[in-house]
Amino acid sequence: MAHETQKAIARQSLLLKSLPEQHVETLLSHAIWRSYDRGETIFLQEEEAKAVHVVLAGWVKLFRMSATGSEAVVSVFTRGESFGEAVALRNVPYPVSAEAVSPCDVMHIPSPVLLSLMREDAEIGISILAATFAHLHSLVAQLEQLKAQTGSQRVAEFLLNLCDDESGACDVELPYDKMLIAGRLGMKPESLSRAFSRLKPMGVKINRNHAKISDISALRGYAENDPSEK
Amino acid sequence: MAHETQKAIARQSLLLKSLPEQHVETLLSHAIWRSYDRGETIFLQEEEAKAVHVVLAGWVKLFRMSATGSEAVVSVFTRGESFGEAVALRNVPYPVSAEAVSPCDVMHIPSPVLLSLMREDAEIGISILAATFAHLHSLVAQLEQLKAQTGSQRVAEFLLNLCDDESGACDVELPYDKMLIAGRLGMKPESLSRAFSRLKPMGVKINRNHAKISDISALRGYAENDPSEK
DNA sequence: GGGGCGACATGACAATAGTCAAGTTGTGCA
DNA sequence: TGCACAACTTGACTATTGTCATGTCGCCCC
Repeated sequence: MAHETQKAIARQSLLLKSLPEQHVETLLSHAIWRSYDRGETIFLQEEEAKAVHVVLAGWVKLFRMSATGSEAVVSVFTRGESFGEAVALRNVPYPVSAEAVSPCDVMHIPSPVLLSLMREDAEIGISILAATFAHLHSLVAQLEQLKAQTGSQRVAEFLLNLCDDESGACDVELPYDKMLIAGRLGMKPESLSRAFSRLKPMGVKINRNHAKISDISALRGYAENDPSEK
Repeated sequence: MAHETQKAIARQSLLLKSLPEQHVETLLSHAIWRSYDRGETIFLQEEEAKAVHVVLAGWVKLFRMSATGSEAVVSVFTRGESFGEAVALRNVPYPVSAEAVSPCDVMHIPSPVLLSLMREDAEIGISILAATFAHLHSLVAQLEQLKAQTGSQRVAEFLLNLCDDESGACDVELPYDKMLIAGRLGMKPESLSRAFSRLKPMGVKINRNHAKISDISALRGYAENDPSEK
């Protein structure tokens, strides 16, 4: 990918987009640009954080390994999204590992650069808090889903989030493979398969990585209904 | 509670403890001090955040209500813990509601005070990020538990977190009632009851709000084992 | 002291998700 | 072209959890 294109994507990221031009230039000029292959590790849990990461292309997953090797996917990021803000600024170990799940380009902003800029201008702190709050919010939403919805309902919501429209019909591409979707939604691949089958009567057709939704409103109704009143 | 005692507790909070004395004084002098009864609402989801909250005594739960009225407990805070940092500084709506689950004292720091101080001294931003990161971390840990452990294992870990020792035996008090513990662990009260019974053979005795653990290491082993290899 | 109420425990049953095994399909590489 | 492998699907079975109903216990209040 052309470097100029990369910079343009970085400028649109939640982390940078509200910063004054001058600071953005400083950050971009000190950033490290790297490509990763599918399956490559970006950083490991317990490693000390030395940078903030901005995804420019491809998909990155954050996950935690339990003592016994089972993995829990915490989040999945793509173009324009950043992660590691709160950790990098405090020189503490990452609570999660990061891995490229597709070939991808990532920009790394070394934390000392960010820190020194932050002492100059408090706006930077606000921007970082904005990005961190977005993560906090998405974790809270995920927690709510896990605690209050069945597997099929979580799948339904996942599909709804891929749709742009509020109602009517819709065709979407599944953004990454089903094993990862299952992990992200806290279920096994087999359960995801079955959840898809259960959504068929609700007007959802899955073919490869392509999904056809015939009635968005109906699907939303299914996702939001209390499981007890079905 | 005496006001001086309250201030002493506030000073020890994660949010304030690493700030220079002068800033702490400013914040304390602008803070609002309030008491809440059990069941009283501190703020509601979707309400606009106008302050950061520090618990001085008692217990506060943060939770989300789904469209249908089922509630998902996101976290439970007590003395010295703070919440709402990232939200207050951005004037966005709270993603959760907060309610006192026991009589409690809470200090509110109006966000404008925090914001103006932050523009003076970037250290404040770092302190806020520290507190925010702690929340982020605890949410990630909770997500991992929900995705990778059975109910009984989560209960075991909950008990272990109440113990001070690393091994041997231990007696602990359950910090709040079982309905809330169940909510916090993402299960129904009935399931919590059964989880406790299942822990009996592992040397856990529950009597009212009192728990006796005969072998911490054994319990830890149970909590950390892959469910598949039982 | 005697309701009455809410928290908690327990049993029976249903729903949901995980496990194991077998089969299908698609992709990439020899 | 064809083999090998990984992703995915499906079925049968089991484990776990939720639901509903019932019963006990402790506590608050008159």
